[in-house]
Amino acid sequence: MARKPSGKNHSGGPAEKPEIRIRKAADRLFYEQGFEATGINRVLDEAGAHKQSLYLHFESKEDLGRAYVQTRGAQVMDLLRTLTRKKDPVAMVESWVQILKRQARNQSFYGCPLANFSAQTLSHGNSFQPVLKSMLEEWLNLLGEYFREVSKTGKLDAEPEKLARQLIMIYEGNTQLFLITRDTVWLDRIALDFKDLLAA
Amino acid sequence: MARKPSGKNHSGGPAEKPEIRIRKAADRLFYEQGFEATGINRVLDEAGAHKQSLYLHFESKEDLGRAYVQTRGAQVMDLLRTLTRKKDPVAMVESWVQILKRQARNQSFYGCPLANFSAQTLSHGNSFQPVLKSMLEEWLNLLGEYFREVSKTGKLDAEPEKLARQLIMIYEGNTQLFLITRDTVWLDRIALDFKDLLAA
DNA sequence: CCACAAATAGACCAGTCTGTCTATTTGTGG
DNA sequence: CCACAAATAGACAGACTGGTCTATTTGTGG
Repeated sequence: MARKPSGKNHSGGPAEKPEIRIRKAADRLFYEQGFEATGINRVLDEAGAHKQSLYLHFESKEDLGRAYVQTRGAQVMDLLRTLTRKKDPVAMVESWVQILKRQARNQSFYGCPLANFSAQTLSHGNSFQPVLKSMLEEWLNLLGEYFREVSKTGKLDAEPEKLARQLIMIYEGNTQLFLITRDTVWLDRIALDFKDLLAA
Repeated sequence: MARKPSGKNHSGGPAEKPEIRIRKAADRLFYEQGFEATGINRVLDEAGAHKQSLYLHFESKEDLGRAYVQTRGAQVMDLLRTLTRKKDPVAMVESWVQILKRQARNQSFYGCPLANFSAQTLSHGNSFQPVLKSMLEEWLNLLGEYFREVSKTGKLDAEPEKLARQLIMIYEGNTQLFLITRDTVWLDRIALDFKDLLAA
């Protein structure tokens, strides 16, 4: 089970540098197991990297945690940028739900990474709050701009920022309820609740 | 800082039994620090109890975790039973928000205990899922009955169960966003979003 | 080809983790 | 007052934690 650091990594890619392998291992393990439940040695083992390589690029485990939050936040940003190419908000949210449901079927969806990380690092005080808050604001800004653009075509009456806020709220809420129950019907409800909202 | 087990406990109460002190310490620490971040030694220290007393009443730390989920779930049930004495749903939710905001000001609100616990125990597979799911269902049933009762007076047109589900969703979503940002405006939005929903 | 940084090797630290063991003490009901 | 359970005492285990230390090896740009 021990990974040979020489040669290629397990993804078959072109032999990434240790820092990247560490980031990728943390990205997966912190998300799937949780930040507190994942030891640094486990990350290094999966990355096939040495401990010194970690502390060469990161100050501490907390520092790696901050990098993790940024990575996951950026991944969602990329996804939202793709999704918002659809000009119909309902179709856009429905695509989102389909993606989440597919991930859930693959056992690779475990809720919102930001929300989970917040709950997992309560004992760290507010040391992660700045980066968490800034990633969330990026999401809200992107969706706000999207709804502002869409509303120009005259299809929406609600304020774009409010709509963005409420869509994220619906995502967070139903996602947490999915995590509690592991029932994907809660993911479908992201789209259903959003449609209810538009009808208001 | 070490607690003398003899005599009264720190709450000044009438010298509870070790099992109860352990339950209370776990209730506070698991909620405020998180399950994985809290060692049993810390719980026992705060409870002023001996480790053998823990394993006399609980099989394992996981077992104590299940007891914690039931306790927290029941606390919310008690709160909801009180709140639902108000026959106006909007007033009921607004009271709820006031309570959450007061707890937040006291630095004693850290989001939904069920949602947080789910995120904190990802590495435990599904071993907590049954108890989590059953507590959530109690919440939904109580609110469902409440809305069914209220709708008899003819003030609501939506299905009571759906309303219950959506209220919990709004609670979970805004609560998580409060946890990420630590901004109590998200708690106010529980009531605002609920009102939007009723207008639909 | 050499210098320098990146990476690895691998031991080491002090502390913590959950859980178990053998005993002794305390409190209470019959 | 005795028996029995609850509680405490306190050591112990084996694994793991995040992090540091002194080296040596590898890879690469000038």
